[in-house]
Amino acid sequence: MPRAFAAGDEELVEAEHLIRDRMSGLDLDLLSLAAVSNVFRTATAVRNRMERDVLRPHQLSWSAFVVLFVLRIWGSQESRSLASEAGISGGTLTGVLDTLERKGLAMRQPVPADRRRVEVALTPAGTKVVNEVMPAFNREESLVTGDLTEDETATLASLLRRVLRTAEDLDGR
Amino acid sequence: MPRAFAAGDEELVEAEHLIRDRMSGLDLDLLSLAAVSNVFRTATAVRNRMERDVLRPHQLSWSAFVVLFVLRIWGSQESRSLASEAGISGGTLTGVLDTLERKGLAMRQPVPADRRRVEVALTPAGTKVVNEVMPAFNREESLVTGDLTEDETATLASLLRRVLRTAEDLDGR
DNA sequence: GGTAAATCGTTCGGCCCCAAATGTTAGTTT
DNA sequence: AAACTAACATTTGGGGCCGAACGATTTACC
Repeated sequence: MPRAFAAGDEELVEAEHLIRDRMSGLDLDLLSLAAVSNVFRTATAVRNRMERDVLRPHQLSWSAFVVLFVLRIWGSQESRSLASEAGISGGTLTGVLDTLERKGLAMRQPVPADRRRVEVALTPAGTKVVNEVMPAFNREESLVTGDLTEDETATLASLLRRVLRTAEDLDGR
Repeated sequence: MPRAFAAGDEELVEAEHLIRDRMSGLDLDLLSLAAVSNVFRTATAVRNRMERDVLRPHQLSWSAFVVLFVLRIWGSQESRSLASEAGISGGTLTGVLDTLERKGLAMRQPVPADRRRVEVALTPAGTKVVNEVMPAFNREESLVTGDLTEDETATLASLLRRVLRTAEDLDGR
């Protein structure tokens, strides 16, 4: 979303006026527009920082790290649940796993009981990478929320959780 | 980020315990972790909804729509500022503009004063598309924030703005 | 005024991303 | 047991995404 949504309150109001002017007659809900726009802008900005400062030095893509992280926390699992946990499609997971296997960070294993399915596990090297990257990742998270009090950080997490849940409920889940 | 961060408070606490257990000794800031994770998860969930329900019927990618939107609100401008406003790299913008020109929604024009630069403008068809998509987009924004009061929506926007600003300041801007 | 440095948009390589189509395997029905 | 049907991971095609390298142009310096 456009950068003017991002800056201080003055600029935000300016952007709203601009939109109101250029979009007159479209009857927009500017309050929701500002909130959701800021979700996107914040996610992009923080993710770009993470990728550049934390992930790139380890030659890891965002999705590759998320997959490693899920495996580290929730343990070995089959492709289907792994894709769901990581928030990517099955087709994408295939490619990500190809990359991770090539780097020796994860491995596919056949499921004897059902030859359609595949179990995915972390290699020792993969475990080592997550253990190194995770704290650096978390340091960035602390940094970008550094301007918020603990209460505010908790409030932010809670409000986002409610938006997320609403979106998921709308998708019928 | 893993889905367990997303659900109700009980599950969130459960996920934190899980992380604390599996990552013991790593000294993580779980408050920041939860807040930033929810930013990513919310952005992904809402964006997936938007792309599926609003953008796909119009054959538009996310970035393509953002570019059209920026041009609609801020007017014709040169590639460099357009890429910055849309939050994508110059190389990506070239591809997006190729697509938009092929569909007749945007056009490149030479800048007489400087033959390196290119001015990008909306075509009438492009203007029409933004005018159609924007209200549908905003309806989705209202929907997903529907569980929040107006005050809470404003608080969410404000907290995110502070995180965003912190991230941008850290990048030195 | 001629060379060096900075600044454009574009191209390229590698990866990610999704939806739809594919091929294989397992379960269900008759 | 044969024929559907459903459930897998993978492949395919069209885009998007970035950083780095590139060629063309403009500006700054000497």
